[in-house]
Amino acid sequence: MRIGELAELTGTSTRSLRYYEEQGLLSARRDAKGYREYDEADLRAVREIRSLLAIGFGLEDTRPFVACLRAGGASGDSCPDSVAVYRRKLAEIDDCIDRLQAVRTQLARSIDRCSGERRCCPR
Amino acid sequence: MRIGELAELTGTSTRSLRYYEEQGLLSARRDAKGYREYDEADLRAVREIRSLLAIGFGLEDTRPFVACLRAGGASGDSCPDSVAVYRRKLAEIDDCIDRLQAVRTQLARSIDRCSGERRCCPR
DNA sequence: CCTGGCCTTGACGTCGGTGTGAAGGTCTAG
DNA sequence: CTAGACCTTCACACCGACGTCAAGGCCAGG
Repeated sequence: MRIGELAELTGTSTRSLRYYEEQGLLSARRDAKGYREYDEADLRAVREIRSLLAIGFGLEDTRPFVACLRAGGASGDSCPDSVAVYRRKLAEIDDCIDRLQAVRTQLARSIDRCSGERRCCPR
Repeated sequence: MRIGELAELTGTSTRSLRYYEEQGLLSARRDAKGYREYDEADLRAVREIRSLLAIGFGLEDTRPFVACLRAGGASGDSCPDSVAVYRRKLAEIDDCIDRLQAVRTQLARSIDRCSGERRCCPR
């Protein structure tokens, strides 16, 4: 299939697909006219990339998943490198949640304090 | 005081202070040499800005807090507009935490599944 | 022949909060 | 006189994942 079709099938844009290729995540064959030609493996790769991006992964993080698929993995996360990224991301997310929780607590306290005190909104 | 001193007192850079001014958060008087001249009120304002930025607020979000201080508020959050931002931010943070929790759960499941199955890392 | 729909490459714009550097003015100490 | 420590404005660089436009090739249908 060509780039427009792949974009539509994966709910993305041709710009993004070219960008993924530029970043070395995709490698398309070319037909006689110089058009990019994709197959089912590429379709799976792009779907993998999109689902990872959707949950907050960076493009770099998707690399091992795509490599895993290309190496014949049943799914993108069927390889140790992918699982390593999972673990790293999990740790990052935990950190992020912790920080947000701390801020949340502080914020909630500030709001409570403000609505509890008359002095909070002078004039 | 001048910009270098204010920057040092607030743990920021002269560049940032000029940027805050450019964004209309600060307004400095000028001395005969054209140098910016700051007072205690400015110091408080910058401290307010920095502490809000530090917990993930955008510069725009700090605007009501600075205005509140300038209007004579005991603290930057002593005004209804500031509290409104608090509430909005709290909601945003809650959304963010929820999304992260969902991703975290999904991720943890993926890791469990992968380490549980032998088939997970073929070859 | 012309229109329109697909494709190509190349390159600039976006967002926010800075870092960094150029090119210059002003003052002080040695 | 000079070095250096302040200050000024202007303006480009950064990050990431694209959007968007320009300028052009290729092909089918009317």
